[in-house]
Amino acid sequence: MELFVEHGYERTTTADIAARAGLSERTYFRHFPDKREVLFDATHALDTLVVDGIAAAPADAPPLDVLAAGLRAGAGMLDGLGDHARARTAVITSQGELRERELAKMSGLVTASAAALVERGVAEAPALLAAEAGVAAFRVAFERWVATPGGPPLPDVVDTVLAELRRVVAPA
Amino acid sequence: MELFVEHGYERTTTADIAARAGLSERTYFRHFPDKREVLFDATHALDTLVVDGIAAAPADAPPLDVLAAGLRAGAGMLDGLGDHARARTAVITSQGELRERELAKMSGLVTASAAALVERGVAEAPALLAAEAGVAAFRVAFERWVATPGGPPLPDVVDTVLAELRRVVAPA
DNA sequence: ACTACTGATGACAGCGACTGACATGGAGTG
DNA sequence: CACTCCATGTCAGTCGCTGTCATCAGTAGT
Repeated sequence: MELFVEHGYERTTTADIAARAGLSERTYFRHFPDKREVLFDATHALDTLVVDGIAAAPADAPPLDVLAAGLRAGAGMLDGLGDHARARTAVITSQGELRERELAKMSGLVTASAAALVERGVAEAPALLAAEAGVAAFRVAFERWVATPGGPPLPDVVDTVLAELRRVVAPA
Repeated sequence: MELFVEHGYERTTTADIAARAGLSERTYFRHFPDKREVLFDATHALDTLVVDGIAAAPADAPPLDVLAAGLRAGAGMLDGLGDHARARTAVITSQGELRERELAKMSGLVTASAAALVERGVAEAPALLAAEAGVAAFRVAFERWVATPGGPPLPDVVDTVLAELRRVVAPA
């Protein structure tokens, strides 16, 4: 992050990153599969928080409510990390390959969430659709939260956006 | 596509692709920004079909219905191209970077659709949410359609999935 | 017809991301 | 004290991608 913020992502080589960590470039690639992945270390933690939150939700709740509980749990992880999140987001949005990787991570969250819903007995089709819609809402909420420092905490924004989503997608 | 199907994406070099086209590798990179992009030539056409479909929808329809019309229009483009779509999808799903690029293209469709909705007077927030949800449904529909040769045409699958989405996201 | 000018291409050199192979060294184990 | 791991370093090589310069149409202008 220091290097990326100071010199920009593209102008930072993997050799630079490794040197800053006091390691060789080869060793960097033993810890991360590629240059992008250093910025996406925490996403696995988010996934497990959401999945656990889904598993812990009340048994009789409808799928999207269950997912909402999971997403709130995941959102809680970012409490107080607003500044870091903003810096990281600035780096990511500055570079196409990084934006793609971020989308891929969100797609992984969709898959994990859908699987967690299926685990609870939700049928595959609605599980996938709920996961897609819910994670999309999470992404939108995250963008808003990052764009408004000093605003409401992320879990609240997630709730707000989910409510908006329900209104927009309401059956005719 | 011939090279990718025959030897696999990773084992095909950009020099191979250029040679098959009777050009130099350098010239390949004058036509496409990177190796992945050869497989995503048609996505721009899909975008414009959807955007035009949105613009042409009845004036008083709610946002998600408008988007549905656009997505149906876009889906029509793939009529009769099931075999090609399957081959292409097989290549894309076989490779991480290609899946990422596909997600990026879908994200571009979200942005374009949301902008087209805003153009019609929809407020930004609901436009973005409708676009996210609608395109997610389109993606799910596309997956289903590709997985079931001989099944219903894509526009119908899109309608089906959108209806399912409405049910799943229905306000409590 | 002669002369620009333009636009697509080729040729070449070079950088940086990534990988395979082998060597080294230090921590633990018998 | 050997022996075995496991993390790391080193080195060479491939491939995606870019900058630069030359070539060579075709086209326009005079």
